[in-house]
Amino acid sequence: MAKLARVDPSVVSRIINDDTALLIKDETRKRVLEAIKELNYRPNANARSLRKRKTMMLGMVIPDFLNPVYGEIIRGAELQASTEGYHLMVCSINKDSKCNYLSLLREGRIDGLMVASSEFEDSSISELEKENMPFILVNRLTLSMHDYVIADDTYGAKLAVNHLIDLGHTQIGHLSGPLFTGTGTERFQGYRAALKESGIDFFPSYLHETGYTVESGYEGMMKLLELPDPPTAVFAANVLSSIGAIQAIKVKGLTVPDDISVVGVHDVFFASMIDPALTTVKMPLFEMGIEAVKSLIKKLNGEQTGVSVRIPGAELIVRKSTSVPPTKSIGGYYERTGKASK
Amino acid sequence: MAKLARVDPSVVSRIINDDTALLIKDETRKRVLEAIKELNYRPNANARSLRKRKTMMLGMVIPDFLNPVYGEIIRGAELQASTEGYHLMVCSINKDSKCNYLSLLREGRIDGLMVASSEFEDSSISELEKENMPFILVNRLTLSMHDYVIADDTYGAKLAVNHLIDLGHTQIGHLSGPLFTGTGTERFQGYRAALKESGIDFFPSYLHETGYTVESGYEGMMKLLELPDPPTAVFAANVLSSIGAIQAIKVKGLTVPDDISVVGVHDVFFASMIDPALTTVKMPLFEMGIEAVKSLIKKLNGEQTGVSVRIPGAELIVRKSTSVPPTKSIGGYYERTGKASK
DNA sequence: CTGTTAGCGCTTTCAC
DNA sequence: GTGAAAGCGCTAACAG
Repeated sequence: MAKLARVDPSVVSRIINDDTALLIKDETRKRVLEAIKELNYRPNANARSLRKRKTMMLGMVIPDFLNPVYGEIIRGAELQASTEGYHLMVCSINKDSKCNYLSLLREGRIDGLMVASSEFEDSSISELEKENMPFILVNRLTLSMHDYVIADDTYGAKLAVNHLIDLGHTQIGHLSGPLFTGTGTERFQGYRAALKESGIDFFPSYLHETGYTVESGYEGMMKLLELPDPPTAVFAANVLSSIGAIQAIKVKGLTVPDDISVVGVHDVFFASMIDPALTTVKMPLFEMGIEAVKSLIKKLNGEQTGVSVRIPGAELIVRKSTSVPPTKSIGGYYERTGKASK
Repeated sequence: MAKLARVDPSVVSRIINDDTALLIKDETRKRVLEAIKELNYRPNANARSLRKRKTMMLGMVIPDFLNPVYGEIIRGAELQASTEGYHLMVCSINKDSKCNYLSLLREGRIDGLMVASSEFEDSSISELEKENMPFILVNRLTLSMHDYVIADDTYGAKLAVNHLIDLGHTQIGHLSGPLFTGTGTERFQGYRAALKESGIDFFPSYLHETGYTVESGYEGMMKLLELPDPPTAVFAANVLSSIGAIQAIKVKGLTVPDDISVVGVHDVFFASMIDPALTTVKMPLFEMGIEAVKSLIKKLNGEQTGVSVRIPGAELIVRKSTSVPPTKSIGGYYERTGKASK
């Protein structure tokens, strides 16, 4: 122990926590500091957490470490956490590894939890709520309102759909996210709003509810392609589903964007590398991670009761997967009338 | 407390840790179990860790959460950790957020550390070693031998290069990883060995040392393309650098694979989605995560002293970025002689 | 300015 | 079979 500096442990404690209330003789402080350096002493975090009832650890639940959307959020969260002197513990929740986030909280391993998984069931959330656990939702909502940090998904969706409309599309499909999720419904609402503002009717069979995965995007797009008069453009609520959509279009022997244009949400780093380079809406994911940590810490400190943040700043990144609509219908049934018809 | 079950805390402890040495009356056990259920009681992890000098937490250091290679490793590690009753704490180490892995260990927040970052300096590792900290290297090596879990990178590289040779290439460039890393040197050695086995001379200017990033792959490829007689095929030591290489080739107005073939290492989920779909060597990353946790736990339990594992099973995944060499040299200087020349 | 004391919530040894 | 007591390493209140 640093008691080899010939002082009481409490003095060491005061120095380490630089307790400004009590003054410590320079000579003593120096002696202790030297002993600390020599022994590479670091106070035991468990003892400290036990005493202070605070671990300085934050938890975050995501669906999958391979999903680049969450990678970006984690980056922001990790940065902000370390800035504020906290550690971050991320775990994914899926069938295999059942990260027991609730135990993490109950056992006092973490001070607060960020729920950033859309796969996370509402029932689990109400359990957190029932036990009055300190948590915050990230990039998602629930029916029962909670503290949350989200982006402006409605605006982002409008950006995407207006881009398609500006190119001349009027037959615009939507591969929505799960419509029981906040991001899914908001993006869907943005889609409808954009159509309405341009006087384009909403056509229910052009809507397909999918998950945020490549597979479900593929399947959803297949359904749209089987329509007698398929859309000339598709707004996919996610990058992964947009990639699945492109695969489906290729499999059907059609070309993106010549036959069908595709826009996705989330400008992940490989969006520019796929074929064709994907037009996307860039959402402020990094900022979301930062804000999530800020808000959670505020909540922990009781500085704020309802910490609900909506981060502005979605941005359209135009690449090669969108272009003007083809002049003839895909099925060859009739000539397109184009934007002039509206 | 569960002492509302009218028993001593020590009894609760025995029941929770199902201490088989001491038998407990069925009636008491039932009463305690009911109280636990009712209160949703979970023992405080900090108190427990303090007492037992064990946290059941494992740490892992990676360079970046956006790098899908590590995502795969984390997945495996998380699964195995939860299987063995441990929690996993991953943090990335970069200029911004300086996850202090050493403090994590010294403060007793984690029982052991997995170092899976090639960016992690050797000096930091010797510091870990000097303080006799329980750690293990994952997917990397150092000069001073340590416990490690790696894949067969030499074999993986041979797989890639032999594929190119089989297609008829003799002018094969290599965008190596950093040659001070184990993966970098092993893949380079596999490249040389494959060339040698086919009687192809190693041509030093065809070797370019790059980092494991898109940018460095781009730059390295540009250098190769500026050669008077550039290679007809390139083996990139990483997915990201292979993507950078493809970008460079496109920028120069050339086509993959018609003008130049490209093989990369690591079959990440978007390898099939880029343009052209990437031929890769799939390394056993998920298994690496699993083995890393197994080995670290063995080391912690003192079951094994030198835990060094090499995981077999690299696999070639052929897609669209490789084909037979062009019949004419790119620069147009002379006719290719092909494999027959050797 | 520094030492003494008590206690955070648990586990373990010993006593009954 | 269960309770009592001590102590893990720290911090906070109080004494001196």
